[in-house]
Parts: sequence; structure tokens; C-alpha cells
Amino acid sequence: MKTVTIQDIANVANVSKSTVSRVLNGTAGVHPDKRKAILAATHKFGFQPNVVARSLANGRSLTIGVLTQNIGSPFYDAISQGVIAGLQDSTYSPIFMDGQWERTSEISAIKALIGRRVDGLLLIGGALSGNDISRICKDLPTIVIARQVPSRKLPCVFVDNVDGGYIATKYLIENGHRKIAFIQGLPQHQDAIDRFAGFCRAFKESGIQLDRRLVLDGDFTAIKAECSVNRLCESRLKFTAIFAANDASAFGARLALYRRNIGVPDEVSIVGFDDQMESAFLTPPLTTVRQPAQEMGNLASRALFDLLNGKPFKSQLLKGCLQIRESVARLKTRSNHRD
Amino acid sequence: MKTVTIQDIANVANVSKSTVSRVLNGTAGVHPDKRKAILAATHKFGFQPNVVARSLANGRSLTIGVLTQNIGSPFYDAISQGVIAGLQDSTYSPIFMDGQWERTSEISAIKALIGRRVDGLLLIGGALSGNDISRICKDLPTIVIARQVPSRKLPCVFVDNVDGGYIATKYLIENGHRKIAFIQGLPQHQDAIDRFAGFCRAFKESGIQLDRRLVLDGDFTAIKAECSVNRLCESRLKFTAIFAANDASAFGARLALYRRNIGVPDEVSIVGFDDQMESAFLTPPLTTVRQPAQEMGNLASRALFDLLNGKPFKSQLLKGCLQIRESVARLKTRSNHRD
DNA sequence: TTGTAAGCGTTATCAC
DNA sequence: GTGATAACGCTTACAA
Repeated sequence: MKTVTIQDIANVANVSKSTVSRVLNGTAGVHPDKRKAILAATHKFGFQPNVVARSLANGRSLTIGVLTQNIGSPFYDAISQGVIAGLQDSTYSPIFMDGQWERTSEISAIKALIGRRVDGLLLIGGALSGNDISRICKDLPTIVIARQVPSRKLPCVFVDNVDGGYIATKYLIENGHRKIAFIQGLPQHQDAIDRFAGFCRAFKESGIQLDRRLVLDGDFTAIKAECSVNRLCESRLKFTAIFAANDASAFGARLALYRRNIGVPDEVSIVGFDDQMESAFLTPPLTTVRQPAQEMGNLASRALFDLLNGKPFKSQLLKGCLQIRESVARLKTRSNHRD
Repeated sequence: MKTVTIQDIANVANVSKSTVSRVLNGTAGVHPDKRKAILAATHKFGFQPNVVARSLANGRSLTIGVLTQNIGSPFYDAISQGVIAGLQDSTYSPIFMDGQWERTSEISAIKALIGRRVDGLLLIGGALSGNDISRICKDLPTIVIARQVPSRKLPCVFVDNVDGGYIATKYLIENGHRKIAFIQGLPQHQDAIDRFAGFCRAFKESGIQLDRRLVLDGDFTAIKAECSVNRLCESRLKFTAIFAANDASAFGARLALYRRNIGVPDEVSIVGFDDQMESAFLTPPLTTVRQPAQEMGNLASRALFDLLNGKPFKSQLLKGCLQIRESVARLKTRSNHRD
């Protein structure tokens, strides 16, 4: 069965294919009768314009390249979902390539995307430098999501991780906590570094001495956090609260405490970072810094859409906000935590 | 800056563009010297073949259409990730459209995908009938994921939900439980129906009477499950275990019990379905039926790849397997559950 | 308003 | 082996 083309419906409607193209795209006025005939033929054949040919002809592929990072994190998954949703009602479709959070891999992924003549690029996280990006993406409209790339020209949509770390820690301090453990994220990861910076700032601002021994190893996974908290408990260092660099780590911490029969929040309070879906159903429900992941993807894709239509867009710094639930308790004056 | 084409590098290498095409695709032998010159020019210009033009010329877009359903479920997200990963090292790229688990929306999404001349289709879940699919996808290689479409011709990759429901329930029964509540999934959802069928089968097989009052409303969300379990507790009906149609529902159930100070698993046991990442870190770690979500996406995309290369593929029924953790306890002879 | 014809960047079919 | 040249299906000047 031959695929039906614009020419076929032109024949049936007794017009030239230019005219068909015109009604299909609304590029110019066409006599109502002919338009009607064309539309009729279009329906009759169930005609689907060949986007590939169209792209080749006018240079726009109506495709957005999305660079993802397969790290199986609910946060990044939500961003991708947001991107898909944001593009859903536009004529653009997202095409995905994975960068594996690894420079060379990301570069070749972007090149592949460019080979497909995407009209714009959405880069979710990743390890590329601002220079890398500007060099590779040249004049392709590009928006970076979930990461701030220090470059005057690159629009980014990201949350203020320093601030997020700060408000979480401050909340614990306000609740009387002084001996607060911090579960770090991946060592080199900027988000992790920033959240820790926020943690430190809150301490400094409150004039409280930060105990370095309470800064624990982490890598954003629950299992690693569980190990670290286990070790902390065995060290017999005093602590009354834990701030985890992400919710997954908070889950790990929670489990470690559970195993040792340490009550949350009675004996130890916990704050996380992300507010992933499950966090509201932890026992007790987790107090955490909410990152609007899906909204970020959505926002970025719409912004790229604007960019493609010539409207300007400048970086957008979102603030995380503290979701207060039940995993933090005010420290009792005579602390009853284990020592 | 003009984009460099195959013609440009042909000029530099002093050959015709046909020859360039030949070395780029390895379609025919080319004199080593010329080949070298062509490759050199290619690198010099940083030439990226235009996939769009290539597709138009040879009829293959090297693109796989993926129909997703934006339901923000970790299970479906993991499938998408698996698809991306599975295609990562092939020449194919996935392009995503959302069907919103709604027939007409899915149809137009697939049509859009076809308009983009995708070489194959991956349908994740969804509401389309087998007839719908065969009609719309015609002779486009198609694989359905996470759903069995009863049609001789449609290859599917899915897990046996009836069996999953059965083994979970049987496990509870073997542990002495008789009064087992079931939290249903979305009423019309086939997975939900199947898991319930498995639940019933286990009862029947054991000759135990199923108490219909213990079959609770659900919709695969934690919040709904929490409400249902709350209501159950207030009803003062006896129950010693809960089987939730998915992990999210199990989380909701867990929280409801936590609020009423009902111990898990001491007083009530819980089994979930999915084994999403967080489940291993619930307190206590959740015993659940593991669905290999990512593997399914991976498997399906590779299978589609085979299909495109002419190799046959027949439906693959995967079995879920019970991840035994700590949310189930053997029922004490003198039951100490609340009555 | 409409048709003709020239691209868009490749691949594929021929000859040589 | 290699080079013309004709597709591929559409858009878009340019004419009429």
C-alpha cells in the first residue's frame, strides 16, 4: 500500500500541490470551495503530512532535543515528565538522548541530536561546562534545567540549592537543634555542594559551631545514607537531628534509626530535600525542601518554545520551599536523645 | 554560518557526493585514498549528516515512537528509562508522546508519531483496544509494554499480574493470615483487575472464605489507600494483613496504621506490588511483588530493534517475584490484632 | 488566488 | 570504483 502524499490529494481535489500545502499550513488564502475539497480528500485518505519532508523543506524539524541523565532519580524523572507535558499541546515533540552524566557521552548525545536537526535543546543536569555547551550548541536555542551554568548567555531553570539547604537547617536550629548531622550528596555534584553550603551558612549565621564529625558521607542513595547513619550511631557522637541532601538519603537515615529503635522525631529529627511523592507517606511524614521538578521541566519547555518564537528568556531561579510535616520535633530542654 | 553538507566535503575531497555517501554508510567499497580524504574533510568540518534528509531519501527515520502515559508513576517512569537505555547504543532514538491513558488522545498521539515517520512503535500501557492498535499502526512494527493485548499478532512485554497477586496472597496465607484486606487499584484498570483475580484465586485454592468487606477502594494512590484503611479501622472489622495493589497504596496503608499506632508487622502485615526504589526503605522494609519495570522497557526496545531487522518476536510474559522483606509476620496462634 | 518549478540534503539507480 | 541524475515529499519564491 503506497503512502498517500500531498500530490495524491491534490489530484483528487483538482488543484496543485502548492495549494494543498497552503491550506494545510494556512500560509495563504485559498478559495473556500477548493479548501473544502482539499480537506475532504485529506480526511478521506486519512492523510498525515510527512513531517520529515516538511522539515527538510523548511528547515524546522519541530523537534526538541532533550538530554537526560539516566540516574533513575525520581527528581530527574519528574523533570522529563514535565518536559513531555509542557510540549504536549505544541507542535513540537521531544526526542530523548541519554548523557549518563559523563562529558564525552553528553557531547556525542548532543551531536546526535543536532544531526537530527532539532530546533532547540533542553539539557537536564549534566557535566558539561558552559564553554562546552556554547561551543557545541552554537546558535541553537538551548535551556539548561536543574543546573546553573555560569555564563551570561545560557538560560537556566534551576532551584536555589544554597537557599534550600539554608532554610532546612535554619528550621532545625529554630527548633532547638544544635547537633545536626548532614548527609552529603555525591562529592563532586554541584547540588550537593550548594546544599551543604546552605547548611554551613545557617550555622554560621546562628553563631553555632559546626561539628565536622557530623558531616557524613553520602551519594544521594538511601543505602549509602543508611550506612553512614549506622556508623554515626556506632560512633556514639551526640546528634539530635539529621539533614539529608535528598529524600532518598533521608529514607536511608530513617531506616537506620528504625533498626536501632531510635524514635523519629522524638529522639532524632530528620529533614530531607526534594519532596518526592513517597516522602509524604514516610512514617512519620517527612519534612523536606520541596523542589518543583515537574514544574521546572514544564517551565523550561515552554520557555524554549518562546525562545523559538523570538521572545527572550532569562534564567529563572526558583526557590525551594520547606514542606513542614512530622519528622521534626522541637528539642526538649533536657535533651533525651541517646548519647 | 552555512551548514556544511555532503556536497561541501565532496568538493574538498575531490569526489562526488555519491562517493561521500558511500563511505559514510559503508554501502560500497571506495578507494582507500579517497576514503581517507573524505574522512579527513569530515572531521575538519565537524560534519554531522543530516538525519532528516537521510530519512526522506531512504524512508527510514531511525526513530522509534514511544507512547507514554503521564501518570507520574515510578513504575511507568522506569519503563521509559528502560526504553531510553535500551535504544542508547543503537542508531535509533526514541521520540515521546503522551497519551494520557485516554483513547482519543492516544490515537492522535500515535498519528503524530506516524506523521514523523517513526520506524517502529512502543506503546506503554494505555487504553487502546487490540483492534484500535492494529488499525492505526497498520504494518508498523509495534510492541506493547506493560499490558497484554489479546490479539494474535501484537507482541507484548508484560508481567503476569494474576500470578503476582496470587503469590503475594499465598505468602500471607502461608504465614497464617486469613483476614486479609485487599486495596484495589483503579476500578477499570486491567492490572488492578488481574491482581485482584490473583488474590481471589489464592483464597479459593486455600479453601478460605473471602470477606468482601475487606476489599477496599483504591486508585493506585497512597492517599486513597490511606483513607480506605482509615475507614477499615473505624469499621472495627478484624484484619491481620493487607495486600495493596501497588506499593504507593502500601505506603498509604502503612501511614494509616502508623497514625493509629498499629504495629507493622506485629499487628498487621503488609504486602505491596511493584517494588519501587523506596519500598526497601519503608519502615519496616516492604515485602512486595517485584515488577522488572526498567528491564521491560529495555527488553521491549531491543525486541523492537530485532523486529526492525526482520527477526521475529513473540509476546513475552514475565513473572513478578516476591521480594520478601520485613513487613510480614507469621500470625501468632492467639492472634493479638485489634478486634 | 493559484500553478510552476526550484530547492532542502540525502540515498539509490544507473551507466561508465 | 565512481559519478551523474533521479527520486524522497514537502515548502516557497516567482509568475501568472
